[in-house]
Amino acid sequence: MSVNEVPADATMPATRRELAVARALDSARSRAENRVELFLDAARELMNTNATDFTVQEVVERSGQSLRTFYQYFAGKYELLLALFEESVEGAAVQLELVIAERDDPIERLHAFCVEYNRMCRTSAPGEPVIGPAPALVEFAQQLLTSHPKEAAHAFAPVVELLGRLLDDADAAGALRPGLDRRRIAGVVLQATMFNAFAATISASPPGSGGEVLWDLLVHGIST
Amino acid sequence: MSVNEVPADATMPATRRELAVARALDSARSRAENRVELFLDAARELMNTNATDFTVQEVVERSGQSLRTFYQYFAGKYELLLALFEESVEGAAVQLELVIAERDDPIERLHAFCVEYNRMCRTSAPGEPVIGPAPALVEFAQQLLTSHPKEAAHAFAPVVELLGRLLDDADAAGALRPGLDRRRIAGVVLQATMFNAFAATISASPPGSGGEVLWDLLVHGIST
DNA sequence: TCACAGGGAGAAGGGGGTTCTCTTTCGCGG
DNA sequence: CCGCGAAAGAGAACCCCCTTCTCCCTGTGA
Repeated sequence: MSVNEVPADATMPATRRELAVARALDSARSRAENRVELFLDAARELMNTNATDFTVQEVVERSGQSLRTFYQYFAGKYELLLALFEESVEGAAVQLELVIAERDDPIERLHAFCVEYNRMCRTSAPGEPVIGPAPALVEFAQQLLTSHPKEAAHAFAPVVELLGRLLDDADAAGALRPGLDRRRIAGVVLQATMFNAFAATISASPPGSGGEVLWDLLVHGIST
Repeated sequence: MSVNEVPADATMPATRRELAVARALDSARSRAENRVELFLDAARELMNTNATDFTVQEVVERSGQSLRTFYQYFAGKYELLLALFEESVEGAAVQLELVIAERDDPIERLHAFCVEYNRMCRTSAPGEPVIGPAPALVEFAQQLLTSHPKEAAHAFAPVVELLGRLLDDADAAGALRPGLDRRRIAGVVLQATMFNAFAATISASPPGSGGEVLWDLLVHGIST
């Protein structure tokens, strides 16, 4: 970070003394951010290679840091997973925005959202390129939903808001059946889309086109 | 078990010798079944009181048996949970049959199934009477679905078959949109119904009437 | 009565998350 | 340059929990 920059969230310092403090904090912050990034990167790599779960020890070893440092930055493994999960959701939201930007029709945008999100959530089978979240993240998401609903809602916010906007747009365009509780629908749609793997395993269906089936089911429920 | 009874799955013995063997096996079986029941009961009680998770130690202590015996009957904690889960699903199927038996119209039966199953799956909030599965079972179900799809499908079979029958009936009555993959639909419906808690947490909705919302969404997708 | 399978008690092993202690390193003021 | 104190590396220690193992008692059939 260059000397001319000032941390975005710091109030502008008025005196030399405050400036010095701010600068010190700034450098500390940047160091801390790098550290955190080290841990997050290590964990991501482990999740992508190991395929299954990872241990805190492994993260520490891979990051070249020490156990002590880890627990200075994260209150526990739980927080590390939460951080990874939040970033994963944010990344998903960004990618969904890209896909949606290519469409104009509100219903088409909804369609694209559902199919693409379903594709992204599908934990990649061995062999095909890794796109979705690691199984560890999926499991964590499930646990989060049942044991910490509050934080789960917060973590999911980017995707929920995006879907909410799409629903509002579709409604404004008159494409939705009137009287729908759009917030609730958003929840149902996300949940069904995300955990659709269940439907695949339980009915032994080919896992490919679940998104379209879901969409088909969904659209005939919400279109006028 | 009385002397006159014969294990249902044993072939009828022809000689005294075979009869003796069968009787010995029979008594051993009955003892084993009692034992297993002890463990299952203890685990159920723990889940209903402790609310969170239970340890094998606690099950052993509560059942009055020994650790050694436990591992003689169950390959591990996993199998105990699986057994509990299977029985829970069977119980759910029985109760659903009862509720459905009160209706005649195929669509009404589907409706009843969805709403009731959703209600049963809702892990009871503190305060209200305990009806649904313990959180430990819900978590186990989720893990099972992602890590052992085969066994998960088997465990869910009673409910899946029931729903499949209802869908077939509705289709035969001409109440379903033609061309639906009913097996897949069953999976989607079950998944959405069961894990609907997500929709509630994510949209901070009152958890009461999720079943009806889901049904509303669903029926306008599958009715002609 | 004796031999032995069954099983109770609980120690031991092993993995994993979390905490603690010792020690080194490093930046900085004197 | 020196010494001090904060940061942090190494890893031992602790605790919880699942699983295994060993020892020994008891009840039962020959």
